[in-house]
Amino acid sequence: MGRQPCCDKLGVKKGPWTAEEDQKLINFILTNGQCCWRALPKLAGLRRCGKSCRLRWTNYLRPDLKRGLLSEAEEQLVIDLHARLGNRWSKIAARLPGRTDNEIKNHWNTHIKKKLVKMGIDPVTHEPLNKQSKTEQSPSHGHNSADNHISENDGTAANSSEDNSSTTPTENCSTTDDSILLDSICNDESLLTSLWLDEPPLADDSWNSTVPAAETCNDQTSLPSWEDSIAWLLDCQDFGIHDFGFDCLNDNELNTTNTYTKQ
DNA sequence: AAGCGGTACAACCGCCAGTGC
DNA sequence: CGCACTGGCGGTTGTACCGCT
Repeated sequence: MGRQPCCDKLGVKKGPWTAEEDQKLINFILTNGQCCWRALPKLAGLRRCGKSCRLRWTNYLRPDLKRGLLSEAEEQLVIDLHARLGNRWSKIAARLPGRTDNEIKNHWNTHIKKKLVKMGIDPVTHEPLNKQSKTEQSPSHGHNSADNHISENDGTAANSSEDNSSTTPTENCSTTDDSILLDSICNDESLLTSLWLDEPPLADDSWNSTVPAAETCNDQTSLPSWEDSIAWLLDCQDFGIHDFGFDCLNDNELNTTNTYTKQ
C-alpha cells in the first residue's frame, strides 16, 4: 500500500494559478490567517491541493516578498551560506529577508552555479576546480560533501577566503544596506553556527499571523513595507484593491497597516 | 517571419520530521 | 509505542519567454 496522497487528486486543479485563484487565496488568508492548509482549499473555494496553496502563498503571494533579481550582495551571501550550509535552501532563505527558498534555489541553479563554474569554483564543494582534482586524491580534506561545509575548529568555511579572492572586487560592491546585511551575517559566526545547529530562523516569522508585526518588519532594512507589497501585488497582477479583498481588513488591521507605513 | 535552442522560474512530487492521539 | 496526519524541504519538471540563426 502506498502513501496516502496529500489531497484528493480527483477534481484537484494543477498547473499555473489564475488571477482569480490568487485572489481567493489572498482573501482567505487575509481574513482568516494561515490555518490548516489541508482544509484551506475547501474553505477558500479553491479546487487546489492544500500543499499547492501553501507553496503559492509562501513563494509568490506573501506581501513581504522582495521581487526581482538578487543583488550582488545577496548573491554573494547565498554563495557564502551555501558554502557553510550546503543545499539547505530554507535556512539560506531565512537569512535573506523577503526571499524564498524556491527563489534562491532557482537562482542558484540558473545563475550562481554557472558563475562559479566560470570562475573555476566547484559549486558543490566551493573548492577551486583544479584543486578539487587534487583533493579527490587525498580524501582527508573533508569538503567533498555538501553536508560537510563547516570546518571543525570555528565553523568557518575553510575556503571562504578563496571564494572571496575569486570574485572580482566589483562583485563585492553593492548598495550600502545590502553590504551591511552581508557583512553582519557573514561575520557573525555564532549566527552561522546556530543556523547549522538548526536554531529557529531569526527572520520571516511575521507571516505566522494575518498582519505582520510592525517591529519585526522594521528590523529588516531591505524588507518592503506592507503597502509597497500591496502595491506590488496590484502592479503585478493588474488587480484593483477591492478585487484582492483588502477591503475585508478590519479596522484594527487597517490601523496596523497605516502605522506600519508611517514609520 | 519562422523555427530552434537555451534560459528562467513557477509549480509539482516524493520524502521526512514533528506532533497529536 | 505506534500510527496517522500535517507541514516543510529539496529535487525535478513543465512551460513561457527570449535571442539567435
